[in-house]
Amino acid sequence: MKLYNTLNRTIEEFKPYNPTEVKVYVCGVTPYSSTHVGHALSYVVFDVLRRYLEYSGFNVHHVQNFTDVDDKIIIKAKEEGISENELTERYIQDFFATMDALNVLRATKYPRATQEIPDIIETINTLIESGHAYPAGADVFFRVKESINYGELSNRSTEDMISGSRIEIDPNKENPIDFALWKGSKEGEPSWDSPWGPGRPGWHIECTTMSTKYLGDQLDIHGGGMDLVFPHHENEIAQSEAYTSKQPFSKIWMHNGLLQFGQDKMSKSIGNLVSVEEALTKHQPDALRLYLLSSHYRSPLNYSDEGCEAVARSLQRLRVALEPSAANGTILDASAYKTKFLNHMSNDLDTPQSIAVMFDLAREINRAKESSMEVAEAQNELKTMGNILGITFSLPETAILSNVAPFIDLLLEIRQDLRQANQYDLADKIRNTLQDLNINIEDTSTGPKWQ
RNA sequence: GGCGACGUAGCCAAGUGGUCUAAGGCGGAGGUCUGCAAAACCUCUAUUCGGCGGUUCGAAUCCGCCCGUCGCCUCCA
Repeated sequence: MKLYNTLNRTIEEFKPYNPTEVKVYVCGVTPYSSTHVGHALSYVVFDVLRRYLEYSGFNVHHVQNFTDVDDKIIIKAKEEGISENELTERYIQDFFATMDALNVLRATKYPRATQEIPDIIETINTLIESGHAYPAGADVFFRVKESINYGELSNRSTEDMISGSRIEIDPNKENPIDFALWKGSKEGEPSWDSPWGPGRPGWHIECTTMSTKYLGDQLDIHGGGMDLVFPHHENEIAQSEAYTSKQPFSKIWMHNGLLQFGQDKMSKSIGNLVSVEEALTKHQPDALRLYLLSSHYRSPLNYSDEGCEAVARSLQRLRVALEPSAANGTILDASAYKTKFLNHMSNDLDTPQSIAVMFDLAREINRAKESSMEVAEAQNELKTMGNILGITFSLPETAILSNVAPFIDLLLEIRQDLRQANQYDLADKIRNTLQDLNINIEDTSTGPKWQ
């Protein structure tokens, strides 16, 4: 399998350290607001990576963190008059509910920063002892100039960063580009005891501690959104390699393009968010998922309801192709489609091309059905492809209560009688009226069907 | 100011040196089927890939310049 590696900006052959297992660490959310469609894009992409690796026979260890201590969390909790813990717990549950709805498989482990404090302190201690970090006042900073490769991931020089006027100068820092490993607490902030006084971990250090603790010193794949490349992942590399004395921290760095909404990226700071919950009131999970995968994961995708609706219509074509057929003639061979599908998946997760293959196969199945070929096997291949992408093909939820079904069946029976009697005006009236109620009638060779 | 990405049909979106007179989807047009529909199937819907130059036997694909859009450099998937 080939994957694009942000570290060297090339597509390279992926070979995990262990030929049978893959260690993946994906940066998770800061749980202080509802999970939005941009998050969904990222986690759906890494879910597809995981599903494809598992399909390819790898045992995948997938760790994803929750950054459950941070300035925004503290502010939001104060605003709502609840504890930080209560706030993060609420949005962690929201995250899980959302991911379940989108058929995202659960990671192997979801560590939370606040539950790893002793280990984080231990990591910081090690870094101080080796001269990579220094306490200053109530804080501890990472000494960036000790890291030779600093800037490699984000392709920028330390000089550029220093000259950038946007870096705030902290008098406690030896160097403006040094970053905090431990932040001394101010009044009213959550804090933990440490050798440097009460405080909390900086943003980046938790990932070093958790990834080395749960996956080992070196990862196969580290993932996240493109907005994390700098400073978060750059700092993570510096810390982790200093901590373990091993390079590289991660073989491959994968970054998904950011979801756009209108002219801007969808983001908490801009406030142009569409929560997944809101999106799912208008679109089925399968449609949203397929939509998120319809452009390449490294490209930005502009979210729109119209786009989702178009995908939902196309999804119906796939479902129709999967409807069972009684024909049992020559067996349709779908192996060529499967090979193509897998080749595209192997090429840096080219899901748009893979999806195109699914539509080609669906057409082939429908064609085969018309000539009474046996398609069950081909249909299974199509389902397998869907499964790799996490598409369930399940029917959209209908508002129809099961106890009205007999009445609809009765209406259709009457309509059949009317059709037999050539009373088409009345038959069409039934069909049109049901259509207005969002019940679609199809007259097939085996009788009428409704949905 | 520094770093990076992108600009392909009405819309979404692949393809990154020859098989591209450019995949797939949505939308649209015509047809087959049907009492009529629906669904499905068939045909058509970019001789062209932001613009201008260059490299090459050959470029949407490489290089340069220009125009436009966006991201990162501050919390962010």
